[in-house]
Amino acid sequence: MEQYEHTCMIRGDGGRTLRGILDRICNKWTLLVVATLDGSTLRFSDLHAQIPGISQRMLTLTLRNLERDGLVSRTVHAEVPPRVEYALTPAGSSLIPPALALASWAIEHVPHIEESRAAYEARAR
Amino acid sequence: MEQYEHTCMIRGDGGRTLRGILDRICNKWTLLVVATLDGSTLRFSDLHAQIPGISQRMLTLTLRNLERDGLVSRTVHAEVPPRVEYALTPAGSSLIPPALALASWAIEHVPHIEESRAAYEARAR
DNA sequence: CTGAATCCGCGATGATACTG
DNA sequence: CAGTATCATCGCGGATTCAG
Repeated sequence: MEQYEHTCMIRGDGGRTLRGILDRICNKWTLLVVATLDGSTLRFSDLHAQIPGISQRMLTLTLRNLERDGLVSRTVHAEVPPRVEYALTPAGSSLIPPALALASWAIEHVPHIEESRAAYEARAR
Repeated sequence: MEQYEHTCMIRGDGGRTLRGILDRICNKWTLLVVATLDGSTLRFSDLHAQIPGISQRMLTLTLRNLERDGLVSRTVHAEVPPRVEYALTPAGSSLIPPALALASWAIEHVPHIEESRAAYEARAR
């Protein structure tokens, strides 16, 4: 079976199903939060410290979406001061391998892509 | 070696390198265009017909970015009427497997995610 | 500490009209 | 056929402030 016969998975219903999910996954912070939670249970402040550049608002929203989608669990400990711990669910963990596949591709092709961009810019004059 | 030790690939330099690439890949149309070009050389109008919902403008911009990044080749035939053919470069083709990995994950988890969302909504009242 | 609420700018996307 | 140009929109994401 040829490779391109599989791309129906991507194109499927005009890509609507896939894109509905991709829109959740491929926003600015989701993959980074998931990767940071991989193998660890972390508090809100830990995540905020370990993900440089993320705002409180975006961290909250990203975590809410992930919780809503069942990829992250949220545990509130009845203490003072409050302690809230986040962890990946099994479904969340299962996202790691494909995310790594994409990350590997990206890292492997960054040089080629940047080279190509530079050449394109040079040609543009 | 544990799985989570690999996530440094994602987190890397704070995720900047990866996200720079992901921002190119994970927009609304790029993956769909790449998937459609997988295994075929297609004209502009073919792509426009095979990707439901995409506007001329967005197809043009998406193809330009892909060409700029060296993932798609653009061949202009000096004819009347003009004929322009697009095809994946080797680098572009290499994006298919990781894209499929993500698509497979998405499709496999759509039921679970929608279920989780429904439960979340119900709880929210 | 862990958020929620508000305001705002900008970029991505889309609709439409025009061109070589 | 294969674009380009222009205008309008809309939501993401950031900064800031307030709250339990």
